Amino acid sequence: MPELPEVECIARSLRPRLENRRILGVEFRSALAAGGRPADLARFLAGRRICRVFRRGKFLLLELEGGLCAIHLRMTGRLVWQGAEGPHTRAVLELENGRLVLDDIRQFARIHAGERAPEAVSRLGPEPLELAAAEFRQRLSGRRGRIKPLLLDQRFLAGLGNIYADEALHRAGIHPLAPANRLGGRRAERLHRAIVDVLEEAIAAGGSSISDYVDGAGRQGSFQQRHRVYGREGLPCPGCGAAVRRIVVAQRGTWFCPRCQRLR
DNA sequence: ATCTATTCCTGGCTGC
DNA sequence: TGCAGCCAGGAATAGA
Repeated sequence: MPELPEVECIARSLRPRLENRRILGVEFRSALAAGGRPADLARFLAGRRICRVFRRGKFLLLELEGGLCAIHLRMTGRLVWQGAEGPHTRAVLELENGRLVLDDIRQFARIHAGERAPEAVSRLGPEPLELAAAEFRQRLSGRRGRIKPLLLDQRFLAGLGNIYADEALHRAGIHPLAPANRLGGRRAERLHRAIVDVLEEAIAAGGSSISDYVDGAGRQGSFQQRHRVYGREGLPCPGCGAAVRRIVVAQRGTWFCPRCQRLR
């Protein structure tokens, strides 16, 4: 599941291959991969130069001459430079220097393109790695809901998904069901620190490869080996040794340590 | 504002 | 071995 660190790694690996290159054409192998009519998207993208490759939340963004291409990989999407085409190939971007292949088993990934950013991108909350602790704390104070669903809300904070939300809460010693506005200054700051740390460590490790993730060069990440709670039901918490528990929060599997993350 | 349920999808797993 | 049924979940959406 590409979350912020994985998309960041994809952006970094694709940047030298894509920037200042022209898109010759785009082929959609599945109409579902296009956020709009495939023919319209292909017509819009063909012939445009990619000026800049960057990330916003979990979106990979290609700034074009006179437009923007926004790609969201959702659960099982992969974007690989010169990738081999296979039964799950959903789109191929042909560039002057090679091809970018979108593979996606479950077909949730979408490619958008237009003169301006799609609504979902403009609605995104702040970037966690650029947000000051005081600002984060301020944003938390206005929210009455539980902390985990809030961390997953892309309008509140852009880029966290199920893995890094659980890992950050564990590092901060905060129960996933804790009310956001009752964390208090100290714990809010600890959570901010935990989010920044886990994201930076994950980026440095090349992301988490659980089932499908690889970067733009086809390389797997290794951060899954350093997960402390995510997907580890029954295994010992690295902090205290208590068995990690799994509950369901907002329809998502949620892992936490019942001893380190008390609900008060 | 906040919650829940539903939809989209398919490989992989469970249980009979 | 075969197969039905369920599960995983990011985000949009509807409805409470």
